[in-house]
Amino acid sequence: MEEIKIKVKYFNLKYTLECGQCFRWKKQNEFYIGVIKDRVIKIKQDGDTLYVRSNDMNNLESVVKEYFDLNRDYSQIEDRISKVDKYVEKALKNTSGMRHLKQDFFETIVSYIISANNNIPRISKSVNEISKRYGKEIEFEGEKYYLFPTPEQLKDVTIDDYRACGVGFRDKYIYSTVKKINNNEINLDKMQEMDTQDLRKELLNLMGIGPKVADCILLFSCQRQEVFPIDVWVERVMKKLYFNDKEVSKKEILKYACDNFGNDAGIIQQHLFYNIRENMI
DNA sequence: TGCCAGGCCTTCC
DNA sequence: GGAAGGCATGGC
Repeated sequence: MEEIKIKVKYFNLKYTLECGQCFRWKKQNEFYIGVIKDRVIKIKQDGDTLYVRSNDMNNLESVVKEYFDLNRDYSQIEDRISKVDKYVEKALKNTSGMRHLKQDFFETIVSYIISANNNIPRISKSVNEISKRYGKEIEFEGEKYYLFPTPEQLKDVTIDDYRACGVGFRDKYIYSTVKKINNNEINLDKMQEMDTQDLRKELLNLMGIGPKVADCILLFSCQRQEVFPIDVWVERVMKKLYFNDKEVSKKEILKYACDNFGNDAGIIQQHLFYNIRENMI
């Protein structure tokens, strides 16, 4: 069995893959199995060491490091946000080592369109179904896996086809976005080079992408960690911790986050989100 | 059965 | 610009 080892600091594989930012990783014993770019990855963590296997060992270390954001020094980031306030400090203690992934831009766009008014198991099911139907099949250690399809691979897929993947009323949103990409009305490569506010505006022009979904894409694919997506869970935890459970608008919550969390808002958001979902805060 | 799920779109004011 | 209602589908 060919395998590489990667030494890590301030990194927790479980928190990173189970905090709700990604939908396709599966746990199998002590390993997580998923897809990065065009290869299947099998990965586990033991202390400060990652053990990684793949159907394609070429350049594997740099692919893994980029995806898990391992080239960034999180000691400084964690040190900084632990000083924000007592709630953030406590949340961070529970989920230290959680990082934001650099997920594929197109897959993240489609996945988060599907996430609107949905639940995580069903989002996973839909994304897996789209991959299985339209993505490239890869065999690894006797099992079959599927890459998320490219826009090109989806060019003939109809609204009804998406509906059959279980995406519900979001079918037409995905269809519309894929069509815009294939008609060159938008260019995904150029978008990723834009500054955060321009990129956000561009995303908001797409059907099915509102403020929350746009911010999730910015955070979980584009590494723009200053954004602060507000969903029902974040709304809940922010009201509880900072507004004494009284009714406040999302605008007020956003202002609080902006004023108090600054450029680390996205990272803090994810720690608070994971903590309240796991009932740790 | 009715309510909720990592919201967004449309309509209306 | 902001509020209200509708929306697919599955789990509880």
